[in-house]
Amino acid sequence: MSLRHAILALLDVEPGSGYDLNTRFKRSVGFFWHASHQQVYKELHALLEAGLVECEEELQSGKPARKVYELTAEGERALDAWLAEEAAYLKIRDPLLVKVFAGKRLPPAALAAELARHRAQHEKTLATYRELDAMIAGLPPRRRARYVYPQQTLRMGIHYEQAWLAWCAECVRDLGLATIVAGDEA
Amino acid sequence: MSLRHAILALLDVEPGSGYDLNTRFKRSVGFFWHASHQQVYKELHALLEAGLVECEEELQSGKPARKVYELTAEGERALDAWLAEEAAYLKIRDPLLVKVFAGKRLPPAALAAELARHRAQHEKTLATYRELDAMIAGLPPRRRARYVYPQQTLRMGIHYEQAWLAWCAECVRDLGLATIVAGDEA
DNA sequence: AAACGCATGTAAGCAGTTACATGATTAG
DNA sequence: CTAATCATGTAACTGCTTACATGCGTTT
Repeated sequence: MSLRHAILALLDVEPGSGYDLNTRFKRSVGFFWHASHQQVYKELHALLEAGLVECEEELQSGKPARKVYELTAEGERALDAWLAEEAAYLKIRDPLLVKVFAGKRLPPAALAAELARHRAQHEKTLATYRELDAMIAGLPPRRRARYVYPQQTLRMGIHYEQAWLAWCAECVRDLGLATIVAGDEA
Repeated sequence: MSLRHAILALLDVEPGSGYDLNTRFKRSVGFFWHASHQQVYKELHALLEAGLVECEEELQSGKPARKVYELTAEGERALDAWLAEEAAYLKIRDPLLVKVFAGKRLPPAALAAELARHRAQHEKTLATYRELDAMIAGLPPRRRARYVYPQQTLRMGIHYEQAWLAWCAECVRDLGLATIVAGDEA
């Protein structure tokens, strides 16, 4: 049930509409906690009904009204209460590992191709994380100070992607997939 | 929907009862895909109804009958079909990161304590992974060969835990929490 | 003319969690 | 006497996904 709290945390930084939250999600909390737009809207409704956020409609010409949400005092209390709890300790939970676990049933070329695909994705993600990290590092001190905590989550993202990349390389080596070209699959 | 496939993969290695699968889960796939016993039993029923597994009851005196499940030919086909699909690319999704993201609302000592707790858990998990890895490495070649694929998943576990530990240290340093003792929280 | 960005949702369904439930045997 | 191990489940609920739905304005 962290989506609720992720939203509270985002609204604590700055009020915004469902649409705003969705875009901001994509470039911050979304790196380590995915949310679909439907889920965000649904959660906002629930939060509104629970009195943790309040909503003001901004009418616009030609577009649907923007519903701007903001934390209430009760919302801040709820966020702090959640923050005071011990966060659960989680494990990886990635379907690729289930596949590798059963890897002996798979043609080596298929496994090699799959690992290459994932490696490419992790490399891409790593690159965007590093860009963002550099961007924050380049900010003037005052503004940079606002991002010290979010930046740490970005750093975990970097460690995480590096771990996957290191593993991919090791895996290709240890399973003897290095000489197999992805296109050999057929 | 990987639990279903994780179970198929485990049954492919060796048939077993729901109870067996639960224990084997804990010391293999469970490292990167958690399952509650209820969920395993439920999934086995679904698998049975779908004809992907078959079940033989072993009556025992004084204990409930062991229901031993085994893959059917159709089950093997389903497993192979799933293995042939591209595995989804997932991100971290860890509540601790949501907490750190909103870290400025938290007393530093509380954050320090939380990070220390997680560090300890990751260290413990890392130690068990390394033990298992060493155990596999110590096996005679014939038996070791059976574990080449599962061992790779264990290796990812090791990389993953190391990433968290490296991050924890960095985080404590960058947020200036090094001098704060966990007990200061009160 | 098509695609993309803005802006909001509903409905159905599934995977997974939490709580509840039973009961014998064995080890400390 | 208590706890753990063996062995199986049901029921209620929640969080999340997937598919469906609408409609204007701007860029290509």
